Amino acid sequence: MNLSRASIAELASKLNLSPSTISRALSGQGRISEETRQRVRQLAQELNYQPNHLAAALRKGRSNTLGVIVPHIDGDFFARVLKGIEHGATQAGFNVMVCQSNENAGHEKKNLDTLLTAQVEGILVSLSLTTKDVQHFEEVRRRDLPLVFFDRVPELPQVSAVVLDDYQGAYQAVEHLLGQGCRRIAHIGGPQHLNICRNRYRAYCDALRAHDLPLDASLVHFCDLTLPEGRQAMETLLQRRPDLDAVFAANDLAVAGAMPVLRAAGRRIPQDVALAGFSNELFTLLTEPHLTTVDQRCEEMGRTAVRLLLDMVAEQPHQFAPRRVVLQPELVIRESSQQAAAQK
Amino acid sequence: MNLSRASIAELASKLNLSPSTISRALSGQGRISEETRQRVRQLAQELNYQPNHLAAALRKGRSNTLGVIVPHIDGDFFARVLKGIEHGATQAGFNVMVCQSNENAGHEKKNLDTLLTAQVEGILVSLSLTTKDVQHFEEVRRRDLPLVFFDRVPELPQVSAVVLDDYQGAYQAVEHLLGQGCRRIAHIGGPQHLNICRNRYRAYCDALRAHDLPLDASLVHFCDLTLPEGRQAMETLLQRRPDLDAVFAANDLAVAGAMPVLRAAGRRIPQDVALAGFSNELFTLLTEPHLTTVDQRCEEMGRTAVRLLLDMVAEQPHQFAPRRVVLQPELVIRESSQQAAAQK
DNA sequence: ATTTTCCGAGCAATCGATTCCGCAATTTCT
DNA sequence: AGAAATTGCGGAATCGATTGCTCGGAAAAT
Repeated sequence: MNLSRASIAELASKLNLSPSTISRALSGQGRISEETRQRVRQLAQELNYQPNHLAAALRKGRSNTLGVIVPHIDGDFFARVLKGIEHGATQAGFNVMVCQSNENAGHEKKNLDTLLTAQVEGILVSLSLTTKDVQHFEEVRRRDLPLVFFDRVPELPQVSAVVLDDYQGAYQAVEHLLGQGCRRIAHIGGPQHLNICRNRYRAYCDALRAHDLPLDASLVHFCDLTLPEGRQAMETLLQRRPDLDAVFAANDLAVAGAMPVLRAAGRRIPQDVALAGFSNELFTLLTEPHLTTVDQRCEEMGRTAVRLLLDMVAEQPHQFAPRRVVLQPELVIRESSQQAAAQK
Repeated sequence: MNLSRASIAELASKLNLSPSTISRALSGQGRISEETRQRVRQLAQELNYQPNHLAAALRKGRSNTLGVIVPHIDGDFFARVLKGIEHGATQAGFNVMVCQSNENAGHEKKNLDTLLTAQVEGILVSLSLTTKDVQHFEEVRRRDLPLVFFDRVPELPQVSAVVLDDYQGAYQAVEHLLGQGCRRIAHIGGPQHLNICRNRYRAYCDALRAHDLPLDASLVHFCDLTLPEGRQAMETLLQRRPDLDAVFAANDLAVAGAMPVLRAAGRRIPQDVALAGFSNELFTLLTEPHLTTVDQRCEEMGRTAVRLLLDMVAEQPHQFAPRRVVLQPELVIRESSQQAAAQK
């Protein structure tokens, strides 16, 4: 009973064959007799032979491993995207190494190093909030290593990326609020150096403009979209504009923070103030009333990103043109925004 | 500009040194002059040399990689444990490969194979719901590969595991409700073939018994602890026992399902009915009132599991005795259960 | 001044699988 | 039947880093 796993050499000596023959028998590549192949496979089975992935990877120069860098693993969004990624990669026979940058550009850089030395065949990245420049990804490009960004992507045209059409999603959400009869719609926005937040804000502006409504700065408040900041944002807005009749926030958490504030101020939801968020987090079904929100197609994003990456990996002379995929979000209408229906 | 990354051999030829010298210079192991070391490190820097992890791993027989198998990545709990795992592993210089079994024993087996061929140095597992026998883990043991289970663990004494003391957590929660003056406490329990759910139910029973309260089957309802099932459970319980004055559920989601039902029935929370859940999911801070719950120390569980695993990895002749760590949960008291205070 | 240490560095084997090349035997073709 | 093509397999190099052994030369010890 060998403690160490059986190697190809062992199989070879037991069958009086050469290692090369064993390799061919197992891989099915190359010229080999059916009989020998059977014998080899049989013995491999018996000895519970398991190939050493490292050795094969070293020789072939292909590790069959993909690297992923996310800001953090917990939290609905990234966990769901990761699920999609892992699923897609596994289906294609690739392993996945996961790193979290903890929203820290320095960590992100280290993660990148780790993945590079681990010889991954491609890298998926969603940028950390503190990443201001993407210099460290230059190295990846120089190595000609497939790289796909998702969700939080740099503003460069020459990179491959999978993003959600935040603009469309936000636009639809605001349109919907307008359709409910709201006219003084406030916006709780996120950090404007993030493209996603900027797009959501832009959509808010454009939607109002399209309806010939004034763009009033007093109806807009930017913050970091956490629960407490959402609460605070709502307090500020309510103070500035007691007449607001709807709130569109750049994420669900901010809305969750806002709700108790509104309620404490005696506003009914949605009768007095209609609410819409963004992300379709799980908890939007747990609030009362349920939250109207925009679904981000998390798993689809993950699957799409891997597919894109694997396509790039497959292209031999890695001379891929950068590709961009824009996923269409889906407005999920729930009670929190149904002012028209609740009004009567 | 070399497209392929620089190798040790390249460094060697550029400096007219042998590969072995380069290796020693970079690793700092072995006898080497300070001057040479500097020169080598300098050039390595300039050429942006990055070691080939695969080659080193192959030669050293150490991949510096850990494998993790979880039922699924999304959902608060596992995502948070993963965060802890990734964090702990990274700190120790290990990479992490993540697989999800999708609650499927077959997948779990395949994941295991994947990790084994990837030559991971240790494996962390939380069992899938459908895994009835753990035969497939025998192979890991025969290879003398460190293995640590967490949260969902097999009932065998000879395996290392990190679990939460569900019993204690549940007991404290029920104690707390009793302390609020509740006497007709209902329980929404989970599938009793899961040790965690069984323990929580047992604690409920024991706590009541300790206070000389009758164990009334009409106050107990088992279900799958989803949102709709929680709702339904509450309806059933309320119908059977309109006089109930508290509910302890085996998870938070069930409580979230129960809340609207209670409210619809005109019960105030916590004045008429006190509530306590289990897991301390994020959304427990988003309900009104906020939910009293039991924190599962997710990240700590992850970190602990890695530490245990790495300890085992470090022990040379892998002759580790199986170890078990039982984490103490923490009762998080919030408004939903503060009947005594709210009563006035 | 000679012997002993020690130091710095090179040589070569090694990890395990893959793959190019080549050889002998068999089959197929003119 | 002789030439050509095909088949089945072995030999040996290779991927890149590591490491035990060796060895010349310098420093230290006697």
